[in-house]
Amino acid sequence: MKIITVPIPELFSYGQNLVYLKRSPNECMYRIEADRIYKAISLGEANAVIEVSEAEDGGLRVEIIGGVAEQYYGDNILEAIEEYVVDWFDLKRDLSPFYEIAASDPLLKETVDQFYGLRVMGIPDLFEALCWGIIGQQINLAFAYTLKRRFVELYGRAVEANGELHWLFPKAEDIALLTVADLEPLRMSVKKSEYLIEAAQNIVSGKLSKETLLQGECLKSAEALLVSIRGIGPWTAHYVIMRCLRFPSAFPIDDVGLHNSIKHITGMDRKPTKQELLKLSAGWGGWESYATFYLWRLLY
DNA sequence: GTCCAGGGATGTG
DNA sequence: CACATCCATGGA
Repeated sequence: MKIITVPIPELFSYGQNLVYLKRSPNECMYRIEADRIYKAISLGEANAVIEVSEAEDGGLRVEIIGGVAEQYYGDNILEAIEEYVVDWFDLKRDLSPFYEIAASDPLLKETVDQFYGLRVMGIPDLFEALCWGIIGQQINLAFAYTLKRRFVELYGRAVEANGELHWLFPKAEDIALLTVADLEPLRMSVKKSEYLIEAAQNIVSGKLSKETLLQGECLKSAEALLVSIRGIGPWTAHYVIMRCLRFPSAFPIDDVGLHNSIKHITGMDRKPTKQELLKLSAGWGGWESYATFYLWRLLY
């Protein structure tokens, strides 16, 4: 048994992030029981199954409960796990500028109070983030979770710990070799199957990587590279930049969920137009992804 | 049967 | 660049 404690920043609420993580009972990339999160993570060659909970001092208690034999717990593994958790919960972000903006924003003012301490939870694995974006296009969330589960259970790998199975997301290397016929049992559109396979091929070929996308820390160039790939439009590009690359200025402005949130919070009888969205978000400068993430929370 | 869901591609002005 | 049109599939 090995335990590490990850310190948390100001303006962080474990409970709020937990509520977000619990949003679908059909989630297959982690399991939550008694406010503890169980997840298998891939660390290069090694895997680990971790249990995350709130430590008594408010930090995050991370226990390795499987996936890697104890004699292999080197400092590098422990560091990699801590890094993963820091990235996953976006713990390096100083939220105070966002809350300052939100305090005088009509859409965000009460929203940030309601979800105080919520972070944009990440999807650190680029291929997983891309697939989740592609799978989620133009279908309802419940069906998206079902498709993801089928995909993971068919082509991912399970790691056992304490008698439970924990799934690792399929690897791009494996998916790149498939044909659309191999994805037919998932019952998603043929186009989506093509997009998933092509995304995998672009990662395997090296055209697409987290390193390349982060180069220069330029949202515009990352967006341009993502959009150049078939099946990735502006929405998916910004979604990936938000959840995986973690630019706080990513802004999936075409998102139907965001439109519904704004319709709900303003009491409009219709969804906002693009012009209205631009006007309403004009003051979010640099924090669009946090604004979007908080507004999404109004939907469930 | 109808409508829509956390869009994308392609074509046109 | 802004817009129109077609596309694809399951669930409520």
